[in-house]
Amino acid sequence: MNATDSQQVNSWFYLSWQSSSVDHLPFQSGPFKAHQFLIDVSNTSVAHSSNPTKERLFPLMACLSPPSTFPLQAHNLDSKPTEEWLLSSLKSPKTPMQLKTFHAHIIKTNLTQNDLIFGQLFLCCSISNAMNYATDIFSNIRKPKLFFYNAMIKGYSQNGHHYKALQMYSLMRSRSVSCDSFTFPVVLRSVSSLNEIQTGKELHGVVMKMGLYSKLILQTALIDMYCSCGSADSARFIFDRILERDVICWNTMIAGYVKCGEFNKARELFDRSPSRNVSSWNTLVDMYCKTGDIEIARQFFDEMPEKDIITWNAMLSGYAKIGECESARKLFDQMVKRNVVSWNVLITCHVHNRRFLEALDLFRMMQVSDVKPNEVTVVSVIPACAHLGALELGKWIHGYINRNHIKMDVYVNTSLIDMYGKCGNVEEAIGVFDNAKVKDTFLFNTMIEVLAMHGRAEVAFRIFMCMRREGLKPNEVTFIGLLKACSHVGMVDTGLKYFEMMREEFGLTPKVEHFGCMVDLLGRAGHLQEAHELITKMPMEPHPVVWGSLLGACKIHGNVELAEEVALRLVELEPQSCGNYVLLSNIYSKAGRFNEAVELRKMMKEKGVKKQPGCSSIEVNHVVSEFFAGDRAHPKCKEIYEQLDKMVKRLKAEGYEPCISSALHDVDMNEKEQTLVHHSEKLAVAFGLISTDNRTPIRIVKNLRVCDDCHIFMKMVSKYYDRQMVIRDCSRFHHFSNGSCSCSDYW
DNA sequence: TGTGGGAATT
Repeated sequence: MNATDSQQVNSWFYLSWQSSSVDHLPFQSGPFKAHQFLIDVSNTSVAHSSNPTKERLFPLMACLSPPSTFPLQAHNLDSKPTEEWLLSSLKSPKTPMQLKTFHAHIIKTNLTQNDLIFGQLFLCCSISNAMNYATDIFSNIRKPKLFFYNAMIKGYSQNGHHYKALQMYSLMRSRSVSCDSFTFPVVLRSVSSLNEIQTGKELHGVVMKMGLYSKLILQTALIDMYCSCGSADSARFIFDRILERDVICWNTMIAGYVKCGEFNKARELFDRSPSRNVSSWNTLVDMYCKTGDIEIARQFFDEMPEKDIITWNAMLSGYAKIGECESARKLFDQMVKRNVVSWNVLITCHVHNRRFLEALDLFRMMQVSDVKPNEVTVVSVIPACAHLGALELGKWIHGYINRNHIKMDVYVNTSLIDMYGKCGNVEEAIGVFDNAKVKDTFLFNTMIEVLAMHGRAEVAFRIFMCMRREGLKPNEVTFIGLLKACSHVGMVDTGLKYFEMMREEFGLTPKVEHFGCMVDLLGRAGHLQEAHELITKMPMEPHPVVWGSLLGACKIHGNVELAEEVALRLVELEPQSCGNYVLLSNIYSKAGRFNEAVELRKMMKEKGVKKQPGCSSIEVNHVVSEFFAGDRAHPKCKEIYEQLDKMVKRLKAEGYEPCISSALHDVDMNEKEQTLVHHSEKLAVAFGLISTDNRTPIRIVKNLRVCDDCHIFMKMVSKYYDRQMVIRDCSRFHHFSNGSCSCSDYW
């Protein structure tokens, strides 16, 4: 849809999203996009949900599908649902309420003995992710037929409950229900997912004993199982002994080699295969995308006799993997048909390449396309909100998930916790954590990290205990979170305890990141020498970030000598990174050693070090605006600069003095002051003040550290403009309120 | 009711 096409406007309906019940995200305003968006009324759920005919429908039918997909013309409204209609309706996912209605109807009409219909209800539970309901029904069947066992196994397997699938298989064996050739492929699937090669081998034996081994389908399933468990040779042993292989069997073996990383063998087999279909080619395209041989992948892509949507998506994700957003977008635009995967790949590509606003724009475009976002989509988009600090957008997507019944899996919950944490809303993050049905290591790690970020160390430790109680094994990332928690509140002893624990108790080898955290912890707490010593004793090459932590600590504790040594080391390691020069220069200035500060700036000039542009983003009315220092791209640019002038005048009257040493440019004083005044976070604050009422906290995200001057400025703004402000810089949160900051000026 | 191929989190 082209929102700017004026000829279309008559048939479109202007709608600002806040006032509507339609679930679309507003278009990005930012500096470039329209504030409002257009919707085709004839094609939305609004039109259908207000349609009075719905009330007159047969009640069972009325509760079936969301209004937008309701097949109004599909059946006779006066008659009862036919068996065929029931069968076909049960092929698409249902809400728990809808499942109950169907179940009740089936019982009332004595259809429970109808294997086809009752079985379909069963399968419907499985595709609706309602295995609890299926389990209930199953446990009430006195003597389940083989079919029901198969359906249960399939349901568990497809919903990711692989252990339960295997348990169900064991149950049927223990009840002496004999399996058939439908049982094994599904059970083997779960075996593959669990990487349980031993169980797989046992099943192989059972298949042989039952005389089912000659079935090509089962041999293919076994090949897949062995490859998924990393045993390509066993698979090949089976493959070589099959007399008549079909194309699926060939494909399974080729894809199996790819799974095991044996790319040459995969290629060899592909070249030898007697017949190929689209899937065979797709496997090869995908393989070369994965190995990074994008040109060869493209060659295969161009040469193949026919392409399906998976071909296109595989190629698309190839470009995405190497970060080529432009090529990906070009290919995406050439696609005749796109599905949810195509959109997801493209969105993820943009997020991974830090093109967050574009990713959000794509998400908006997706919502007005004919493809419905799913849980993978939101897991791709939510991190974009997290990075931008776009709390309102993030909340909106959270609501969107609920309203659209998008599956809240462990990925979705993890990204929500991370987003709420990074957007400064810890309580909400804890809420999501508490409500998460499945909690895995990722989810726990994220919760711990969020608590650490906000200085809630004690809670983080409790969550860690909880994690251990649940029998989850902590990994390296868990300990990074714990160590960060310690360093933010200065708990040196506890930090040392965890550092020890990860090695002694969990056999984890500390990585450079862990040493970084330890250096940070010791340094912040003032143990500069110990921190320095730890760096020299590290078993690996200290990453610049580790030195950076020590440098930061030197700044906090005003140790100019050590700072100098560390900074020179850093300048050697990363001569093009401006942050180190900035920090050292600030340290010199603070110590009154201005000559050295000037020298340093000269050095930067000579080496051609460019300052990384500071960028701050702020979200106003669900729209994220980005500001660079001195930026004039925003539509409200004029008002913003006027407001900023007013603010500087007002605060100067209250005693604000621009802290010139924060300006690193070798220019005259006046210009320096201007540079400072136009720092990106000040522009963002000015915009926030003119765009929101004074009860709204201003939330800003900055890509660099907040400079001294801005820090002082923000404290004063919070006091004299009576505003709560939360600024997230590249390492922590600053909560400004009534003239002071939560970081107590140490950052 | 079964086999192969594309997407996600700290």
